[in-house]
Amino acid sequence: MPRTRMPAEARKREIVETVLAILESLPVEDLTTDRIALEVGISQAAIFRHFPTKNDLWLAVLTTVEARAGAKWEAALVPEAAPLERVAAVLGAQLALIEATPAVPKLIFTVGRLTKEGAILEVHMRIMTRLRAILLREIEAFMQEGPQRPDIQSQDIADLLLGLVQGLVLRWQLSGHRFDLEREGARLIACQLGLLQQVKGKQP
Amino acid sequence: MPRTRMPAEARKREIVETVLAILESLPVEDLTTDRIALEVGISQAAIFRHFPTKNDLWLAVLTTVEARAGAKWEAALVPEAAPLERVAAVLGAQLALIEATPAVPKLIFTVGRLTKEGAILEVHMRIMTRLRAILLREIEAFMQEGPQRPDIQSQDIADLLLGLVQGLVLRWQLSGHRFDLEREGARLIACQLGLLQQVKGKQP
DNA sequence: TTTATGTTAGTGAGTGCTCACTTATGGAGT
DNA sequence: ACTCCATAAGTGAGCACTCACTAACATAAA
Repeated sequence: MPRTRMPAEARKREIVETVLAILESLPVEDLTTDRIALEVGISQAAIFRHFPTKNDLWLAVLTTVEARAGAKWEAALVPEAAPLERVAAVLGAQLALIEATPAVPKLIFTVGRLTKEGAILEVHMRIMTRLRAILLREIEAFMQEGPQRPDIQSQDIADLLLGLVQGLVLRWQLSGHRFDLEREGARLIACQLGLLQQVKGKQP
Repeated sequence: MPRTRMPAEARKREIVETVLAILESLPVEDLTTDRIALEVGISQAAIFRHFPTKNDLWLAVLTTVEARAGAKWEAALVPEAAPLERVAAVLGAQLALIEATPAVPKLIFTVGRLTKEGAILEVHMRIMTRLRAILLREIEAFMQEGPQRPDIQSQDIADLLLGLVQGLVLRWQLSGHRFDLEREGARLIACQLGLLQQVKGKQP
C-alpha cells in the first residue's frame, strides 16, 4: 500500500538529493535502485515512475551538480578582486563544494563507466569546460596587465590549474579523504599562483 | 576437448597480457571473465584455474603495470642530467607508457571500484607514491643548488607535477583520446618547469 | 621401447545471485 | 469519477564462480 504521496516534481528532487546523500558513504557502483528506494522510503518500482531509466536518474543528478557548481563559481567571482584572486576564489569554491559533497568527485571520476549513453559524459565535459573557460578568462586578464612572456600561454596555465584540482581531488579520493582537501588545495593554489606572479616580476 | 595446453606460468602471463590488450578498446566494467577466455582461446572456467578469483586477476594485472612503470621511470633517470631534466624525463616516460598502454589510466581511475578488497587500492597507492618520491627527490636536489625560497616547498611542487599528469590524463581519457597526450604533456611540463626555474632567477 | 601411473590444464554444463526494468493492481485526493 | 502516485510480485539477462570429468604430458618401471 502507498505510504506517502507526493507531487512528482518534489519526489524527483527528493530522489536526486537522496542519491547525492547516499553517495557520500557508498561507492557509486553499489548504488542500486533498491538502495535508493529504501532510503527515500518508497518501493523500488516507484523510482521508475519518475525516471524512465536509471541513466536518466544519473543525468538528473549530474545536472543538479552542474547547476550547483556553476552557482558556487559565480558567487566566488567578486568583480572588484584582481584576476588571480578570482582564480583562487573559484578554485577554492570548487574544492569547498567537493569537500561538502563528496558525491561530486565520485561522479566525476566514474562518469562514462556508469552508463553506455554519452549524454552523461557530455554533462561532465560541459562542467569541466565551463570551469576551464572561467580560469582562462581570468588568466588572460592577468597576462595582459603587465609585461608579456610569449613562452607561457594562458591556456597552459589554465590546464595546470585544472590539473592541480583534479589531481588533488583524485589523491584525496584514493586516500579515503585522509587529508584536508581545502587546506592542501589552498597551499597548492597559492604555490602555483605564486610561481605565476613571478612572471610579472612581482614577488608578493 | 582441450585446444592447447600451456605451462601455467605462461598461461597466466598470457591472460594478464590479454586483459591489458582488451582494455585498450573495452571499458573496464565490461571486461568479463567470459570475454577474457574468449580472447585467450580457452574456456571461461579455465581462467579460474589460474586465478582463484577475478580479484586476484586484477591484482596480477596491476602488479604487472607497476613493474612496467617502474622500469620506465628508472630508464628515464639518466644520472648525468640535471634534476629538472630528470623530472621532465620521468614524467615524459610516464605519459609515453600511458599513451602506449591506455589500459593503465583506465585501471588507475577505476581502481577501488573494481573490487571490494583493499589490496588493489594498495598497489595503486604504491605506484603513485613511488612516482611522487622520485619527483620529490629530484626537486629537492634542484632546490638546494641555488638560492632558497622558503615560501615554496618541494612537496608542493611534487604535488603540482603529479596533478599536472593526473589531470591531463583524466582529460585525455574523458575526451576519448582526442588530443596528443605526449605533445600536450611536454608543453605543460615545460611550462611548469619554466615557472619553477624562475625561482632561481635563471630564465632559459 | 613400451607401458603403467600420477599430475596438470583443460572442458561443458550448470548454480545462485544481483540488477535494471515490467506488469497488474490499488488507494488517496480533487 | 478519475487521475496519479504508489505497490507487490515478477522477469530475464548478466555475472562470478563451481563441479564432475577428460585429454595431454611426464617419467619411471617392465
